[in-house]
Amino acid sequence: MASPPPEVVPVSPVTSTGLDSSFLDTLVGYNARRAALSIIDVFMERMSVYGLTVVDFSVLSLIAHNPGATSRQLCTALNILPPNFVSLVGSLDKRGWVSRKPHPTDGRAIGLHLTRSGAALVRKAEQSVAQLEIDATARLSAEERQTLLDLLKKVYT
Amino acid sequence: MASPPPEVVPVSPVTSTGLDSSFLDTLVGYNARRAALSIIDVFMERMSVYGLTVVDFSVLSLIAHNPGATSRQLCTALNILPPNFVSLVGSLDKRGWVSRKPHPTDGRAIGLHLTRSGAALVRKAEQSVAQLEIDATARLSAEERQTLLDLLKKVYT
DNA sequence: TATTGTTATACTCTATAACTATA
DNA sequence: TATAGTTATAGAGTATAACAATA
Repeated sequence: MASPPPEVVPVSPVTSTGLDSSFLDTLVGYNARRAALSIIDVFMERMSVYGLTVVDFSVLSLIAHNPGATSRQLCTALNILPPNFVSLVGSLDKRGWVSRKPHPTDGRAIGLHLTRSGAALVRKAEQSVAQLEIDATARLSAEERQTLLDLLKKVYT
Repeated sequence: MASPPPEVVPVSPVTSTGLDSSFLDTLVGYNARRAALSIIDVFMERMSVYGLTVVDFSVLSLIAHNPGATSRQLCTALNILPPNFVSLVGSLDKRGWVSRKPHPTDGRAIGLHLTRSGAALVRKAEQSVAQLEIDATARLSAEERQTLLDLLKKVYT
């Protein structure tokens, strides 16, 4: 009986398509984008039941932890341009999750708040996202995951 | 004389906008996306002299290291949908950087190659990108940068 | 019958200019 | 004069269906 073939270990970095991507592999930007997109794929798949995009969720979560925050504050925090924020909040409002109240001290600004159903949604959605994150980064140990978070923050902060 | 006010150290994580983003901060997906976008900002700024987007550069670099690769291979490697790849390669061709030659064995496929000026461009562009990456991740030590690369690959590979 | 490259097309995302009302 | 929110709009990026040529 013949012995099984030995494991083939590629000497040069080669993708599953047979292409050499050795230069791109050295780039933090390239790898961070690929990692983010792979997690976002899982996000969209699991969060489709709530009808929430990544940005929808980020906005709702920030309002939940910062009731009364203004559009301008959220735009700055999430790097969203104000004109693009209008229809975004409008959609969250129309779906009954966010309400806009006059700002207590600045007549130009509008304070954003969650409705009861919005708050309930965020509680469920944050649990789903926490679980999805663990699953989408399953190859990382808890310690590696924390190290990755710290290093990523160091890049863009 | 009054003593100076003590340094105020925030107990909860607070962004520069004054908003608490403590939940989002725990997410690899969120932080990887923010880190990638911050590096891509620097990329677009510096690479505008070449007229290259992130995807343009990725395609050119892959062709450089894999002469004769087909559209299908590049689409799979870079997660691009074939219909969107047509005008992308057409633009690189029109600018004189890529040429399309018949595939030696498969009559349906087309082999992609760099022209002389395309090869020269990739040499310069790869140097610029390597430098830009160092600058955009300047807060990381060489060892941290390598750790970050390894952990990111572990997420999406 | 399956695959490569392609066209057409629609939808989303992102960006800029300009307006209004308040500060 | 500057800022918050908004409108209109253009451009880039991403998605699906369907077709011709070749395997």
